[in-house]
Amino acid sequence: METHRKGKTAVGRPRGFDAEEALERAMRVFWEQGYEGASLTDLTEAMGITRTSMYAAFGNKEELFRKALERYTEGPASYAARAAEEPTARDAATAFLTGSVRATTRPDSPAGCLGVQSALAAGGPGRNARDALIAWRNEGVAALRDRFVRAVDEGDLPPGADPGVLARYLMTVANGIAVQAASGATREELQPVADAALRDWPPA
Amino acid sequence: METHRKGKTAVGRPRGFDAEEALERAMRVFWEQGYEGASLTDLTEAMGITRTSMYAAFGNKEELFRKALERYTEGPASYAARAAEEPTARDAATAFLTGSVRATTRPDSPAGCLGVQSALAAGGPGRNARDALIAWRNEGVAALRDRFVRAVDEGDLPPGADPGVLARYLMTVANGIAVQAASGATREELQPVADAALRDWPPA
DNA sequence: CTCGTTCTGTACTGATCGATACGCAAGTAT
DNA sequence: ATACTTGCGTATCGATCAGTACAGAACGAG
Repeated sequence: METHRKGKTAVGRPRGFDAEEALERAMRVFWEQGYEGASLTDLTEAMGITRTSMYAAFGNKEELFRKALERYTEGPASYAARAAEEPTARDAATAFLTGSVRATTRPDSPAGCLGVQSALAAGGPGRNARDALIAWRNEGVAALRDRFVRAVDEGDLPPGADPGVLARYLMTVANGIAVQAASGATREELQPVADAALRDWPPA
Repeated sequence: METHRKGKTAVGRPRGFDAEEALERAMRVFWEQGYEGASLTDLTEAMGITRTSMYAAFGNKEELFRKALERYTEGPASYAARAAEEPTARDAATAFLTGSVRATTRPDSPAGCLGVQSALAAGGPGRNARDALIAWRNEGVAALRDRFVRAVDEGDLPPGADPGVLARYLMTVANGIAVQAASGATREELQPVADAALRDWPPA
């Protein structure tokens, strides 16, 4: 018994929709309305498919959310991974905050950050989604810390610098930017905030 | 016909519970589970009263939430108003961030900030709660800005300082601290973040 | 063609949502 | 004691929730 699709060998009725496109639509609904605020009706209407097709393709609401979060990480939030590849710690920090300002204030996307606002607090059924986002944010802090540990090694952060505090600090500011963007703050209002946050960055 | 209570002149059956105590319990449920995640059953069980009593005393879920937010402002979030009364802008900024670290990491209270996490994103029925919190956060920014306008006047901020950017910056960091606290960050991890955010504060 | 497999649409499940109708309990006022 | 007013408890409302059973539709294999 084979449950997974194996490349081009398609047997049975072919899918009548683009799964990537549908996931993109679902991601935006979660982004705008949050995990608990997004009903299956909201989701499937935006995805352009029926409940049955959604369950067949994605499992259930929770798995759909996890896949939407993955897509978010590789799409709108990909600036974070790119920032870590900058040559110096300062460049990485700058790219990270500037990227967060831009990603949370794109005119064609919901305001704010899916990883922050889609499940910050939740009741019983939403706990798993909330915990997934907590892990997601903490992974982000860990990635920044690793980058800054390397920076101390490479000498573009002073030996006394604390990579853990710097990483937590940057993620805190980025999270705050996401909240402010969800509150209606514009790109023009938030970029100076990001600049202010970086003004005291440790010199190499 | 008199619909409001008039002090001690109580006619009819007296209320069998303490409304302030019940509101305190409701506030904590909203704080932990968010507006949409807190069901009437969750709320009334925590409040120790029946649905009927809740509707009679507070109106409906949305009004209960608004009153819980007021109580939160005057209780756990009262550090914000106190910070504005500090003698200098620097003291105010320090008190504001330190207060936010302490309020979001109290061991006997839910982690994070009700004003951030109880309705950052929401679907249809929760929109009003979300909008109320957006206004609440923006009022906080405005209050900080007013304080820093005064500080420029009084000379404990340099003439070139931008009170609007400083206010937005502080609220952004505080919001980020709230998100980090909701992610499990401890007081010991967040206080250094607040310190880092204040390191570059404009000199008098 | 027929068969097996997979996807789609309708219609529905039990559970839970916020909110209420109604009758009784518990007070004050006369 | 009686009338009036208000809070409380039960039992329930229609709407919506996430999730599914089932039958037909659309494909490849034989």
